[in-house]
Amino acid sequence: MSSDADGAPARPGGRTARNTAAVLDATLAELGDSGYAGLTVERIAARSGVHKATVYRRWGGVDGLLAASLARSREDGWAPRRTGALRGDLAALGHEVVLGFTGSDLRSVPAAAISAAFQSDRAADALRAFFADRHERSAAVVTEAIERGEAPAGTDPCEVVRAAVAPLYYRLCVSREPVAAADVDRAARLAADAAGTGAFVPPAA
Amino acid sequence: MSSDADGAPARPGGRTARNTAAVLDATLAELGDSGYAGLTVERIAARSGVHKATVYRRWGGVDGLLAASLARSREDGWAPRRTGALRGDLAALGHEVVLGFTGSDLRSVPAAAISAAFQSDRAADALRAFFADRHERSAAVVTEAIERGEAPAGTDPCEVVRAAVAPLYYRLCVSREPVAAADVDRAARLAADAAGTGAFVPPAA
Amino acid sequence: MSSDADGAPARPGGRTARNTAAVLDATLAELGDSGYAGLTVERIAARSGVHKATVYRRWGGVDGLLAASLARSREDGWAPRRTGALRGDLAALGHEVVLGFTGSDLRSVPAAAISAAFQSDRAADALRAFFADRHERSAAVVTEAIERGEAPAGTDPCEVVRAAVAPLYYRLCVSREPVAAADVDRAARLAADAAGTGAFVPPAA
Amino acid sequence: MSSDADGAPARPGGRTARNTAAVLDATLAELGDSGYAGLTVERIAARSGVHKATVYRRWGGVDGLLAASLARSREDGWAPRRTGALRGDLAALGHEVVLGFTGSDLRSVPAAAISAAFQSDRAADALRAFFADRHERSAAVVTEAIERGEAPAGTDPCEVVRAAVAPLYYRLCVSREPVAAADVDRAARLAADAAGTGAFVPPAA
DNA sequence: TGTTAACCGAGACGGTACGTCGCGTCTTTCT
DNA sequence: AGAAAGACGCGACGTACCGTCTCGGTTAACA
Repeated sequence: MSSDADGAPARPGGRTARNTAAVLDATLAELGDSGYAGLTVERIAARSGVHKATVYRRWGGVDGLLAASLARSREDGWAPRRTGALRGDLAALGHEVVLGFTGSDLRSVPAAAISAAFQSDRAADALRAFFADRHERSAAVVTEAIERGEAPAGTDPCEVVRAAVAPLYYRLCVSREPVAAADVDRAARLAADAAGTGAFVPPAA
Repeated sequence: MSSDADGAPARPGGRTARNTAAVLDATLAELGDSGYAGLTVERIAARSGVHKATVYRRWGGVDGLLAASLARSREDGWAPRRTGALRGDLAALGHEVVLGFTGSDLRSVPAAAISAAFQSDRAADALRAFFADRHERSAAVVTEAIERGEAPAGTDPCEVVRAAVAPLYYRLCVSREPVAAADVDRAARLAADAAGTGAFVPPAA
Repeated sequence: MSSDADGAPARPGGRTARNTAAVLDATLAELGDSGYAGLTVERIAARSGVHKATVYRRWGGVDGLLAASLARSREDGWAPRRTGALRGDLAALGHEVVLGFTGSDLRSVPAAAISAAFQSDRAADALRAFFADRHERSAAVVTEAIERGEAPAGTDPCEVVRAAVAPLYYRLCVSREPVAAADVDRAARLAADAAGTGAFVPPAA
Repeated sequence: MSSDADGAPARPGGRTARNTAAVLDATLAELGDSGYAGLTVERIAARSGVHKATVYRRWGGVDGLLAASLARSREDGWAPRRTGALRGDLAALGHEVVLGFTGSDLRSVPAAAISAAFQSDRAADALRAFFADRHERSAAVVTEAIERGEAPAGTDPCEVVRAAVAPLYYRLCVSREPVAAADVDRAARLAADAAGTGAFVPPAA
């Protein structure tokens, strides 16, 4: 096959690339308009001007579209903000997470993908890859903190990030409780403090 | 009101009650067979022997069915296991959470409801109520730990529970990473240790 | 059975009679609002404040309701208008017919019953009885014309009436052509003239 | 437009045309079996082997099906029989009308359409077109009678036809009276006689 | 005045059909 | 030859109305 869902079509300059862009843009636009619940191939095809059969051929369905959108969003050069201290960096991360879920519906790509992953292995795989990437990028703030001496060497940076954001996702996706700024800050403080005490240094094994 | 999804129909002895049981049982059975993705009113109705229109009249759809199932599951007298120490109690909690997600699909009611909540406010409300109840019950292990002196008075018990399970749900539902027993234990250890240092005592405000 | 659809309940003074009136009035009102197509037992029951099961018990369905309404309308003392001459009398009859079909939908009881008769023997029977009654009453204008010498003795009065109105009903119900005043008058003229030449005197047999 | 109910689909050679034929045949067959009252899209779809959704997409419902059937029946080359004299021609016309209504139910397409037209503008339009066509074809017998000198020039041929059939439709559809052969003949005689006296020559205006 | 049989209100229910939506496939036609 | 256009099969949706049933409460006529 000449192209697939990984965002690198074999013919970068032609109609194929134009269609790719149109369809993924339409996916984002539909997501913004109707949320994940209203996301259908039919409407995306109509909105993008690309034929429905083409969409099925290249992406296989809504989950493939979301997967491709997730993959594309990985190329946007996202990087965590820096505040100068680990606790602040983690808090900034957390606030960004919460923002992505604000609004009445699931309108951000990651939020939609979390939902889609419950029904599609394909979306789940894409989501896993997306978060692996995010963890890796976010880990930089922890690595720098280790260099600054805020945490002992050997600390698992990704685990610190997970500790900082997990309580937020838990409230947002699982227990459906409101998330206040104080909740974000507490999670960041706990994670940073635990990191400082060496809690995220894996055992010698 | 004559009857509703709250488990207390107006005619406890008759066909209505019989239908309620048949439908909710069928819901669980379908969930076990096909997972949340394969859950349809049509099949639940067929399986339960209750007519589709009746299901819609009484529960309004799959989300209502899930909500009622969640509500019914709250009456099953669930209680956390005790191990004698906070860390062990939290770890037991965590292992139970992970078990509910084991299997190729989302076959437990809470897992299915988490998925449904992304698309239905009704399911989201039921889920919120369910977790409020779970938190409250689980909080007992923390309260007892406070009485044993494992954590200072004033510690917010629910917050400790959230801290113990959030990383697990995060991996299961969000980042889609595998969850090892060590992950469960680490989350429990971190939560218990933080509780011990008074990290979950809310500020005086 | 103590009461039936013939308008003479066994308990003329009580709730039964009150219900009868309420239901038949609601039938007419619904007919006026939504036409025959929108006529349902459910709505009539709701509108009349009488329970649906009661309506089924007493009238058996929409066709029974229409039949009862037709029967009741036979008691309203309808009589043809007189103009002094046969042709004018028949024309007046025709104009009245056309009026009953004016409006976007079938909102008069007879019009609705004509429609219902296509689907219900019961309605067809009621309709037959209704038109037998109408023919008989209308025949008076022909009888008087015979007495005035406008038509020979032995003329079949009902047949003259049929000849005057049939072309109108044909256009209204069958060929769906618009009916102009001139059409009404022509039909009346033809019928009156034919009657004058003895065309409606049955053969000696 | 790609295809519609007017009998000229855009893809005359393929599955679409095959489906059209299968569905319209099934419509006629269902009509013959159960009459208009038992005509449902669901059964027509099942009988024709074409999916219900396709039927709705192409014809929009039972009324559209009847309209298409009527339109198709207009292509069958129907023509009035000739007897050599106007009165006989009109009588033949009348007998044919009555035959279409014989049987316990409304099993001919026009009869079903007359019924459907009470509830659907679409069916009413199709019916109007159908009768316009029938009138035009039937008018030939009157035109020929004029040429033979049986009626004066200027006679409105369609009006003669209407006069001959209207009393029959009136009895069949409206007053629900039985129609005897003598009734048919009388209507034909009256119409032919009136035509002979110039009664259907429109005023000079 | 009491009784009693008929009638009625309330509402859940099984059932048929409705008309629609979105999915993913497949065929025709046109370029 | 190959892709654009769109009809199609399919399964489920959620609704409307039908006509029935059970239960319990009224009520009107008659003894």
